[in-house]
Amino acid sequence: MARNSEEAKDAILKAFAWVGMACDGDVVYQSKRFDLYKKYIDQLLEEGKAYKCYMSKEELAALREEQMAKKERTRYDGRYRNFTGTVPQGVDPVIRIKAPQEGMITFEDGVKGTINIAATEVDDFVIARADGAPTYNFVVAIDDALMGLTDVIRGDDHLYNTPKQIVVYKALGFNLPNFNHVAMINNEQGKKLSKRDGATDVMDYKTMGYLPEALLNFLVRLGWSHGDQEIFSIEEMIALFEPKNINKSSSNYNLDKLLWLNAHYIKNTPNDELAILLKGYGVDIHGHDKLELLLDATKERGKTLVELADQINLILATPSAYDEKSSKKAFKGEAKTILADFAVMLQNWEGTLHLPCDYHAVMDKLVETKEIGFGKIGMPLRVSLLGSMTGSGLDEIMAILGVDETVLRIEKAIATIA
RNA sequence: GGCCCCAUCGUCUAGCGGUUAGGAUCCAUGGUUUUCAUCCAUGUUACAGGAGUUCAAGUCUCCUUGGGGUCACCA
Repeated sequence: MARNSEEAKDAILKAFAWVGMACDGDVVYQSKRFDLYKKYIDQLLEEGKAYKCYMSKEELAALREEQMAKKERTRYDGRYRNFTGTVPQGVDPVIRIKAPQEGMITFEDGVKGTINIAATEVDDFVIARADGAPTYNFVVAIDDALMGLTDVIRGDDHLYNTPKQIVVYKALGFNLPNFNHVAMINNEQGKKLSKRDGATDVMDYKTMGYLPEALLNFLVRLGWSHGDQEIFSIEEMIALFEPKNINKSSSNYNLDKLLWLNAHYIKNTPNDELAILLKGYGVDIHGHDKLELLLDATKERGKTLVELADQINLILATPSAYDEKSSKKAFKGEAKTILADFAVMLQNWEGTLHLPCDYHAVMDKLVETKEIGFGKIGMPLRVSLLGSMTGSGLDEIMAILGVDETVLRIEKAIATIA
């Protein structure tokens, strides 16, 4: 943990900042509070609530094996709990806490309801290692209590740590916080999420082109709902979210829905904000005079910022090649002459062409005078401008490019037609 | 294996004893569009199984089955 701890801290804080979570107070390092934990350990020792255990690791392993052979639950047998004999030489003792030996450890979980765990399920667990370093369940309880934590919300996998931590809270006389254990999120196959499932770091979602609002909205609806509402602003989440109506069962990660939400949030993000975000994806259109037009023409088409960036680049860059299938279909028959005529018309009308509708009027005129279908000009023009048969509206693209670039692309395309 | 938790469309979910079991996503079809996408409309698909309790059970109880979690001198 000492290794790269600064780096790790920064990464966590950065992720918090990205999703818009604020944190107060300074970062507290457990490794720098050993004296404090030591004080509590000594206190428990003195009060007889904890004791030294001289069992060696080998002995412990042997005990465990024996229990496993008998198909019993593996647990420490408490042999040093009330030890009065002479202590073994050459063994640095660990400190174990005295957990209740009978009855139930009961707590009210905010999402799961009442949880009853037999005291026999919790053994006298180690609170300080042989080298004196305190253990997780011990320090967590102390930190939480000292920081005045009122609500613990954590993953399901910590449910079994709770009775242990309660033992610590009680031994030290601290007030119990509210515990809430949220079920796990599984991958799309319903299995435990692992590194192979893609993102392991919150910031991976940023690099994949997701908006933090979309991620948050996606996550909040996993295991939680508010009637039929699907879209939640951060303010709404804060106002409406209650741990008690989180589902008890685990849910599956669903990429389609995340993508759908992300597309929704992209469509609803103002263009100037999108332009700033896009800088992180290799597209700098900040000073572009057709910025609004460019984003209006593309934002409906990109499910992620990465896709949106691709869409923009597709329009901005002169196609270096034409999709084979598309060109075969589009560049046939009279396509060549139609394109040439269209280019001439554009040049003739150049001074009057500004808005998408102006360009549309030229297309209308061409279709009318040549008595052809819209597709006759639409298809070849599209392939000329974008290199493929799909993409944004032609009139918008031309308005963004301007007459010169449009004509250039048309001429380039004509040159490839046999 | 012991202990704990869970179980409604493929997926996310609504439902809190009486509903034609609702919404979203996905998929399919149709419409809009010069293309794709968007958008709109329509459609397919679910109460894991079995016993009870009750006039009435997706909803309550029990069992079975199936999932998940956890059993460290890790965090």
